Amino acid sequence: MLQLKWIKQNDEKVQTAADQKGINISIKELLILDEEKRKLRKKVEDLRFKRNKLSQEIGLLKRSGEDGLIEELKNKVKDINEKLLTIEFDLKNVENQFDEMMLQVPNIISEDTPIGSSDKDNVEIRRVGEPMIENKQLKDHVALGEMHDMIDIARGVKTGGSRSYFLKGIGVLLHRAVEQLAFDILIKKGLTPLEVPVMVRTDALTNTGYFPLGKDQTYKLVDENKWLVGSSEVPLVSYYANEIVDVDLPLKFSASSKCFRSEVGSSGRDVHGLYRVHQFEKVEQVVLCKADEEISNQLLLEITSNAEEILQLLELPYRVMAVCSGDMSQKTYKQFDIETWMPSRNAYGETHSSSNLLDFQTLRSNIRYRDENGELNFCYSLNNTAIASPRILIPLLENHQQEDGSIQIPKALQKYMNGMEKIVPVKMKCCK
RNA sequence: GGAGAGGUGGUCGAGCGGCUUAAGGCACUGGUCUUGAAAACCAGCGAUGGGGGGACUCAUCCGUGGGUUCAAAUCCCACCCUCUCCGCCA
Repeated sequence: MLQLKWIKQNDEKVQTAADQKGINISIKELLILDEEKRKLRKKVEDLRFKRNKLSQEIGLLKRSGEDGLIEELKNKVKDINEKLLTIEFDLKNVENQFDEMMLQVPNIISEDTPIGSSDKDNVEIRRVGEPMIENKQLKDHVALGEMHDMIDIARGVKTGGSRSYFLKGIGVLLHRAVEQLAFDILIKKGLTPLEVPVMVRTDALTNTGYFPLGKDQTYKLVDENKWLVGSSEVPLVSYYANEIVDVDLPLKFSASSKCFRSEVGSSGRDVHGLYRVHQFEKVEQVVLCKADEEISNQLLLEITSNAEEILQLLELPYRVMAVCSGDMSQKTYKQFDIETWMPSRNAYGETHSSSNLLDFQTLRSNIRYRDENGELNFCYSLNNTAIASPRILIPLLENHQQEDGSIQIPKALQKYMNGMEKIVPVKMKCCK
């Protein structure tokens, strides 16, 4: 959410951002509603002023014992209240419409963001590592997972429905190893680790910008009237909701949590393997800082490079993309995605997403700080993936596979795998 | 799940139908005193929105939403949350 004052002064800029993000909203209409709201409110306030005055008079008369005039005054107030009733009703209506619309106003877009309509228009900024050349001998992660008895999608679907999976044996170790590696790196970088609630109230989702537009992506716990988060970004940002914080130094947090996404609207897409699943584990970084664009952009680079460092430790080829307007969400000001090479797709696939949201989330979440002059300001917030598994297992298994079917474990990961250097195929045990 | 207590500004906390325009303390800011600091004393100090060039001024805000009343932080109803005890439980 942007501040109304700011929207008024920059209505064209905001409208442009909406158009470029593909969000259907008319800022003009919003401002008309605001005008209407203010007019009605003025009327209500004037009437309330009169009522307050009369009521005070009644109080005074009562105390002095002069009861004579009281009935007359009471009737006057009753008249006012009757008028108020209809105007207040209209006001409420306009306010509701206005509030609903305000929740859909997008964040503006940074000047260096490429303009485009979909992920095809994202712009590559840099590549690190050499992609594996396509080779018929190569197996994809599903085949490798079966071969090593570490991924079982069929039984996952049998148990949990589409887009479900079991990890098994070494697969589980690997999954936990990449998480722990990422987590340790972030802690070393000074991020404070948190264990977070993944069942949250509606407010947390609205205030972090996931609702109302992303509602259909979110699982609801009907009886509890709570929701399952799709990212620990939600609880991490909400941690300081309605608080005044000290951001002389940026507040940096990380969490490792389960994430749940309904993936409504992507049926039929990425159905093969572990790419797009309903439940996964993600290590996330969230940063709160002063309302200073330079500082926040610096931090965006910092958290992005944290993610890159992890990919480098995993010895995976990747590229960094400047995400274009049409591929951005409502809340985003500036975004980098990291795509990791996935041999089975013969393409880079998105594994990380790094965003600067300015004060979009903190306005909704009401997270403020006092500046040098003692004035209250809204913080800026940023977030980025450190690692998300099992999606990262796709490039990890596929890029590190050897000709004999074994999988080389990157050095940095070995200590998290009890010193294991290589995964060798399990011998088929006679069990059927 | 059962019983009870409670939710008031940055924080603690009083108020429990009308001189509340939310007391008072703490914290914070400025000043006096002091070589400097502390202490003491004096002064200032909530948020949001509207009007005015401005000193100002008006409305709203006491967990949230309804209701009663001429008038609600205060009374009533529903919901949310916190704490204590009991029950259940990894």
